[in-house]
Amino acid sequence: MLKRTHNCGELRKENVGERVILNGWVDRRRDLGGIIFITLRDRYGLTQIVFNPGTDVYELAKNLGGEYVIGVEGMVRERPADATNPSMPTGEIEVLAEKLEVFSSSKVTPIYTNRDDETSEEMRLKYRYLDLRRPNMKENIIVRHRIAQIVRDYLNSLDFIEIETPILTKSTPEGARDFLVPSRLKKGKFYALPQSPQLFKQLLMIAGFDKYYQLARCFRDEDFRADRQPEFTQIDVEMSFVDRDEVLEVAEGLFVEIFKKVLGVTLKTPFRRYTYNDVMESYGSDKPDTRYGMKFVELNDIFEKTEFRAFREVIENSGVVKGFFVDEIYSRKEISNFENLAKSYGSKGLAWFRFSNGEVHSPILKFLKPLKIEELKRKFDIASDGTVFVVADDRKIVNTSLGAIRSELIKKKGKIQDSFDVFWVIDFPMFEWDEEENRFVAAHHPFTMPYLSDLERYKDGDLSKVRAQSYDLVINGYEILSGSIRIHKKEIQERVFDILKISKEEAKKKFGFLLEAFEYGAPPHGGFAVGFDRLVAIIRNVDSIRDVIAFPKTATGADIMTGAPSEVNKRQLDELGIEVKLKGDT
RNA sequence: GGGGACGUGGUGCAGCCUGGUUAGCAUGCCGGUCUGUCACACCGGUGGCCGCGAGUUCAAAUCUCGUCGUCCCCGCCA
Repeated sequence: MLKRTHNCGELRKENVGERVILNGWVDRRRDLGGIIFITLRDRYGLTQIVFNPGTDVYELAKNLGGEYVIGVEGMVRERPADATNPSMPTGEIEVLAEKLEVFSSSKVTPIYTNRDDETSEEMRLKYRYLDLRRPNMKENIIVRHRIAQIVRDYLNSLDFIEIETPILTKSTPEGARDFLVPSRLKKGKFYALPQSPQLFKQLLMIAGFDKYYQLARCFRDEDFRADRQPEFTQIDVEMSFVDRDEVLEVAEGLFVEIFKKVLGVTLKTPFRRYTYNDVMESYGSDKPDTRYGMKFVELNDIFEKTEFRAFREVIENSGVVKGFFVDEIYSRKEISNFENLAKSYGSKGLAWFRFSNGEVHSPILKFLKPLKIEELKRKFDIASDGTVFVVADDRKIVNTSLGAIRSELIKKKGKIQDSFDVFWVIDFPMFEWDEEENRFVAAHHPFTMPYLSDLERYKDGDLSKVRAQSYDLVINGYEILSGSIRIHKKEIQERVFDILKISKEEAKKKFGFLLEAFEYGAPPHGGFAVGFDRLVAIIRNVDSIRDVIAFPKTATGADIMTGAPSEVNKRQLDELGIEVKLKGDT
């Protein structure tokens, strides 16, 4: 076998005159009749091989097809001055083939391996091993690896240790649907795959491993999206004896390191911080992309004494009038769609002002004195043409409906390239009212430490006002990290369960091991988890996390390549004591 | 659970609305010419029961219903 002495990405002018052997795939063949060029590809790059006529290798090279795997021995030589390829790192040299060994031939591939477009995702998934040969996909996977190593290096340098937690574990109530695994030895009982290592990492803190991390695989049996897969990876981190700001500092350092080393981008620290309340009031979302502006402004003072009764009454009933400016003009039809959107969030209507060519148009213009319009322009600092959207209602309805319109407008505007909007959102609400279940549920998770002062203050009042010591990191409108300071005292944990209407018996059954552990010296602790796939997707500027996962699943949870999920034979089912009930059997 | 888009030679798309032609284009693949190409070029050729099933019709890629698959969105995702 012709064993490689170099890879396909490393030969340069300095190597001219050396005898080398390269191994790789035939990326392209250019047969000029009298001379044959081949670009040979491996993980590291491309190198041009030349076959001169009148030689034995030339005759062999005539039969080479795309994706053949070969070994080539030959001399590195400089290309003629007018035949260099500046777009190739190895473009100044080529290898003059003297020996050729075909390790493996290839059928014509069903998808392109050397272009970055023109193939449906279905075909790409079916032939993923070919898809992964494409330059972009290869780079995605390599960058993913590099980020993982940067994470490990950084956390190791801070004395964190990597610990694995079980994949076969216990089903937990609350939160997403679990994937279940039947137990053969205990028929009728099931393991669950972890939605996250949450409880284990807290137990590791109690065990005394005060700084833990893991690139943890997590599983959630919910419906999938472009940025959601049934199995995904989290950078899971937990620390003891820390307050919130120390956790945030560790996380900031991690992101600074990743962005610097992978993209050469310097993120300014400390990252901006907004409270949950701030972002909801300013952008109507808990994960806004602030690069687009369109910040909400309260307009009560403009409308409190207007003729426009709808707005005036809202204000008199302690509601709020708010709006935002966008530097675009929209058609009547578009605006009507935005109004429907606003209404679906509970607002009664959508007012708008169109500023163009120095003129103002608005359905409620007749209720407003010119002075008020001037005031409006001042409020939004309007210097160009554009539109102001205004909603009047309860504060929550106003924020969410304006927020929905804002994100719709952002979709229309399209992606902003090559910049990163990075900030913290802190102090999320601890509890959210669940209409369906008719009880409070944990906004983050039930192990989050609430502000005890809030808990005291609202114990007989509005529990939705209780804030949690939690934090999200938002990058370009995506929630990329989420974490909190945890409860480490049994009494507080029981109190939270109590509020969540989780009974003592249920709590004992489901989380008894954690509550018991709290009785043997639990340190104060907190941590976070980073959506690793999403992070890689943002850094690689791809829309779907499928493109940064080597073997992802489709939106129905299928693996087109292997055919999973698949039926199993009767013996397997019998061993597990399982009977399958198909749709329509009932 | 709900809504939308798509399925046509190996691959990516057009044709479908308004039913009737030899199903078109690009690329790939095969053959030919070509000694400096690099998405080689030029010339010629190969390749398709239009996802599957049923229905309407004299006639279906085209219309209808069902079904399967892929993608996107709402719900869901502590």
